[in-house]
Amino acid sequence: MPRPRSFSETDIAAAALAVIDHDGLAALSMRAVAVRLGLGTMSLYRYVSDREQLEGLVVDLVLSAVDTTPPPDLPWNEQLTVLVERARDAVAAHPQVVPLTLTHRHTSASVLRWAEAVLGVLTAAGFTGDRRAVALRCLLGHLIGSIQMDHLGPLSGAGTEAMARLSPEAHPLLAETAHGAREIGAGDEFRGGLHILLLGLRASLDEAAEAGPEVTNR
Amino acid sequence: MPRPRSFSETDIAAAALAVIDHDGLAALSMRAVAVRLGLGTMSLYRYVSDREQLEGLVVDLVLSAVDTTPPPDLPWNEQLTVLVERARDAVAAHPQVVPLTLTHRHTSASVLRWAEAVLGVLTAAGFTGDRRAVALRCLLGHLIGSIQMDHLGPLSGAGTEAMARLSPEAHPLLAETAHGAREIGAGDEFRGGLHILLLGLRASLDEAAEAGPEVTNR
DNA sequence: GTCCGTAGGCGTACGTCATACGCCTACGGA
DNA sequence: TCCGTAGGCGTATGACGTACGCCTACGGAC
Repeated sequence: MPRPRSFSETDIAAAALAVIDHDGLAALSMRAVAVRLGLGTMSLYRYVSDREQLEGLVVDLVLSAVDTTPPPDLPWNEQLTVLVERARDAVAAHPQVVPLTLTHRHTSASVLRWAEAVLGVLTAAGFTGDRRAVALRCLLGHLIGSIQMDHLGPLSGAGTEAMARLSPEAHPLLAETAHGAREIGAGDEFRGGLHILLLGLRASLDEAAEAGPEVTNR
Repeated sequence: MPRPRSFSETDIAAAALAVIDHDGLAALSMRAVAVRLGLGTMSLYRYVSDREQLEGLVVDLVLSAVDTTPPPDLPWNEQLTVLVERARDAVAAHPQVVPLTLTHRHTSASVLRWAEAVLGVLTAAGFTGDRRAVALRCLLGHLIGSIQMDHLGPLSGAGTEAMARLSPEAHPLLAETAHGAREIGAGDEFRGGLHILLLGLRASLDEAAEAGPEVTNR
């Protein structure tokens, strides 16, 4: 084994993440990452076969930070709240990475770990079969949707501006809502939505019990 | 007024959409769109100041197709279901445009129209203030999340493959869920999730009523 | 201590992209 | 008939991802 590798995959990912955090997602390029590692552009290809794979490493680094052990001694809905919020926080720590997270989500082992943990809580709560799959999908959907809305919607400014400009009479309710929404933080909206979702999940569980145990697996 | 314009904004958007639908999102370039219009590359800039703006036109064209008049003579939750599903269907008709939809969502007048309609139904149902804002956000979040999951998750193949490969013993619940989920369609999952969400919204309304009318505006 | 094959490092080059700039020219009102 | 406006486009620039092929540093075998 001649010439040991100078960098680990984590080193590469950290360098790319540093580029993104420092100069924005648009500045992420093979050249920029190579420079940050003190490497020639093409040397980076000794570690990564592709820009695609580089992006995957970044996403995995960001998502590896989420703790997927469910908090004990809590009812299932609060356990789910904690798990979902942890995932949200991990992504929120690197706003610029959001678009990459959405694209590379399915290739990351960290996401699978998280999903497994959520499924564990759901199972313990009594969810099975398709109902459990839908519940997971629902939670993940809310998570992804919220991340999207927080970091590509109002944050980019264009959204709020466009809304404020077009709204006056054509969209009275929207204008009122947008105005009121300025008071309420993105985090509160996220938690409020999650609360509603969990109310729905509980109701869904009741529906299943009511229909009789023999069709619980629907 | 010398030299009338040869193309409308809709013509431009339609050309770009044609490129995307025919050759994929990656094939979308100023050159390709110009060629499809029988124009030189730089002439396109007479109509659009930017690639950004071009993408915005495409999104607005796709989203302009959704009918935002709530179906009458239905309970509010079914009205919401219809509105959300219409939006989903419009986007699903052009799978390749999904990433653009997510990025340019907030600049599209069609989205504002849709949001206004949803807010109308929510208001009639008794939602007000922050609770209404959260409800809207929740529905939009579910919509966006589902669109993401449908068209970047399993569809891309890599997701399901990676899951099937890594799952065996490390992620037993996930493996079971993924296996079972193959039977259930994306549409069913979307509707199932929406159903859960609406159960949650109803419960949230009950919560508000229970807390007393004087705090309804929370 | 010497040698050698492996694998790291990189310089160059290519094709594609968005787009700034400035030139021609078709047109419609005067 | 003429002219100014605005459409159309050729050229050029700089950034990007990455294919290719060359040097060279290293660590085990002898």
